[in-house]
Amino acid sequence: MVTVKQPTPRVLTCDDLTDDQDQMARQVLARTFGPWSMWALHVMYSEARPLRFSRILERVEGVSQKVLTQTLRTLERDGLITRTVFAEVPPRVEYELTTLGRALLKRALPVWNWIVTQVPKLERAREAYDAR
Amino acid sequence: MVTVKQPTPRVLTCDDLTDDQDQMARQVLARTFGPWSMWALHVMYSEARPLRFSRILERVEGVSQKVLTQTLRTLERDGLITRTVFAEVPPRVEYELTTLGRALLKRALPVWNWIVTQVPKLERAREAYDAR
DNA sequence: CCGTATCCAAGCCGATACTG
DNA sequence: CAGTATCGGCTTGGATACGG
Repeated sequence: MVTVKQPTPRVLTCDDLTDDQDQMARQVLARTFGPWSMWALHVMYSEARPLRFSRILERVEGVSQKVLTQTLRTLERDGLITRTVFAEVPPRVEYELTTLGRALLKRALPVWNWIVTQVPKLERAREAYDAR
Repeated sequence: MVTVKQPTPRVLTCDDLTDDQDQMARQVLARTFGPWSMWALHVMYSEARPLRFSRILERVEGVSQKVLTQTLRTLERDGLITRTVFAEVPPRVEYELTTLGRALLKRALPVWNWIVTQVPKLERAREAYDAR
């Protein structure tokens, strides 16, 4: 078997992915755009500085402590945020977007801002569907 | 009570939304970027013509009939696709993106294409996390 | 302060069988 | 062909109590 030299470092497209890689890409996007993740990331993005757990918990209204913990852990595992523990009393934990996380948010926020402008349309579509 | 005339049709921003509207916007995005929804929408977007249920089922590998049915119903309820039933034997059902759905996909696909290029980084981040 | 552990209820998903 | 109906296992999330 002969190894063929790659002429240029090809840009990855959808079809270049293995099934595992494809699944990872889809799941990271799915998690990022999940209601709690999106909200938490948005908070971190607009603050643009390290945030304590309790600050995030305050701003992401309606999320429970348990679910926020899980959400942030997953975002950390996906490489979108960092989690820094300070050995103090009382303990302090700070979260911040990584470069990758900021890059993703930069691309996701236009979609968010656009969907916000479409809310009236979404409401009308929902009503029309439910009326049948 | 006096009706105040709106000077200009304001562009909606995040803060103009009621809690219900905010929740609808977040949930529609969350659903759209869900792994199955994203895949199904992508298939419809690239075909750019009405697709039968079974065609979509073939292309969205790994999804069960039940879950695909649910997924498509939700997308229809969100106003992103249309569902047309033909009174034939055997029955035929066709799905197609709405204008709103196409507009959303047009904005979502760049994010998808970008995340695909970041898969190596995602894999490294995951490995680093799991190694601790 | 920032979690983890535990219990419990609700909902999701696959498999299977059946219908217009 | 494109569903609906049903059942059972599994995951998920809230509430609460406790720990470093």
